[in-house]
Amino acid sequence: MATTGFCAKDDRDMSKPPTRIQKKNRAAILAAGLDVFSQFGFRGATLDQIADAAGLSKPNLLYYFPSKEDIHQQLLSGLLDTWLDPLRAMNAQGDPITEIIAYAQRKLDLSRDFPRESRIFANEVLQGAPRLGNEFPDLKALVDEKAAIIRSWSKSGKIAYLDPHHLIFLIWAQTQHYADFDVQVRAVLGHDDPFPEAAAFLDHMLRRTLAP
Amino acid sequence: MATTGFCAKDDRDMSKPPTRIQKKNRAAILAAGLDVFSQFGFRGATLDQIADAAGLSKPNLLYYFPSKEDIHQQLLSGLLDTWLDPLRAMNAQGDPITEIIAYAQRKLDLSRDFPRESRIFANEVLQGAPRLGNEFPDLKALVDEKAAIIRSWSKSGKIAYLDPHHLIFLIWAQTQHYADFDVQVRAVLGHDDPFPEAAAFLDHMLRRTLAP
DNA sequence: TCTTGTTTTGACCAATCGGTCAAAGCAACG
DNA sequence: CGTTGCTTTGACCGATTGGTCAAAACAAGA
Repeated sequence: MATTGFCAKDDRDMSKPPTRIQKKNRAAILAAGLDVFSQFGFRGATLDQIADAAGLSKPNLLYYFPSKEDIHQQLLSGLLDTWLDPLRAMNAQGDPITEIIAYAQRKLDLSRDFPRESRIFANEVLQGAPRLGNEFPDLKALVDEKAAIIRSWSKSGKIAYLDPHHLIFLIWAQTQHYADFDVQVRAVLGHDDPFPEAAAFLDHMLRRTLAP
Repeated sequence: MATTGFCAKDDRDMSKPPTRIQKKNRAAILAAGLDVFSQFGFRGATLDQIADAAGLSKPNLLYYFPSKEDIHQQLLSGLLDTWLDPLRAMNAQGDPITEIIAYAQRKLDLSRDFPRESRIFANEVLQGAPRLGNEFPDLKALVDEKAAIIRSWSKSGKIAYLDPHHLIFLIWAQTQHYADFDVQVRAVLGHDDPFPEAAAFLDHMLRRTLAP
């Protein structure tokens, strides 16, 4: 069964390096998938919508990705890493309050710059994370590690004593809110860019919550 | 065209009062819809799923509600009111810090007791609130009113000076996080009931953020 | 030019979707 | 009992879903 050199099904890495046109179309499909999945969720999105948004025919789309599921999975797997990078960057050697606030601000930047990614993620978790559940152990490990750092900061009196896990939840919730509930935020505020105010508020809130 | 006395289509109020069996089945359908819609979103949910969960046949379901859209709308409209009641109850005459913290705790209670309702709402807003957009003006009016109260508290020095709108967002985000991202929260914490800790954390965080 | 392998597509498929309808089942009251 | 009106359902519909396939179009080197 000689595969055709470029095969989307199984051997994604080996065979030949992707041609220019393959790169372009795959990128276009992922971009389109990002748009559609983030707006309608997995079940709500249709291949026709995605193909349309990518400027391809549906069979052509399925020439590059074996299934709807696969496009979604591809997007998700790349996502979680990007999403956790700011937390990974939190440095045990740095100044505690600076480190935590910098983390929150980086997370807020992600919400501003990648709201669709945030919404795809939210959609997935909201539905019980059926296609993401196996990533949770890694997530827990990372969070536990950083929580330990925060706890040590508390114990050495550099920040107030508070539950580190819920502090992380606080940062997640507050920053993602501006991406996931964007429509509501804009409707309530009555203007367009809430992020400068949000950044100031986040800084104020964290500084006061963390002060020893 | 004499309607059959009980008509699900147009005249929902007049005609005769609903019989026992009508009440029971309508309630069962709404309960089933709550389950299914909150898990899969509007497009992701199917009438067969809802009918199954309600223990009825699909045509029978459509005898009580004219369409899938209608079930969803019925759920949503009842929702927003319940969801905003805690905010409405915030009293300008009370003690500022007590009032705000009590509001947050009531909101957290909603997340604990009605997580499916929270998820339906989240699902809707995430997708741009297509079936909810017309409720936003009322929402904005209420929030603006309460924001004015909070601002007056700030100006009289009873609480710190901070953007009242974003304070409300903070409370929304943080409390709803425990309902909407429930799976993630439990996976990260590694145990089952995060709400007692969440309540303590919320109290701590708000008390420090609000202190003048 | 011809050849070889990549890319694209129109036609099509089985399954499922939301929804309809006529007819059957049923309870209640005279 | 029979009638009346509420309740339930099996069969069915057109549209849409994710996905297939063989054939056509295309690009590129020899």
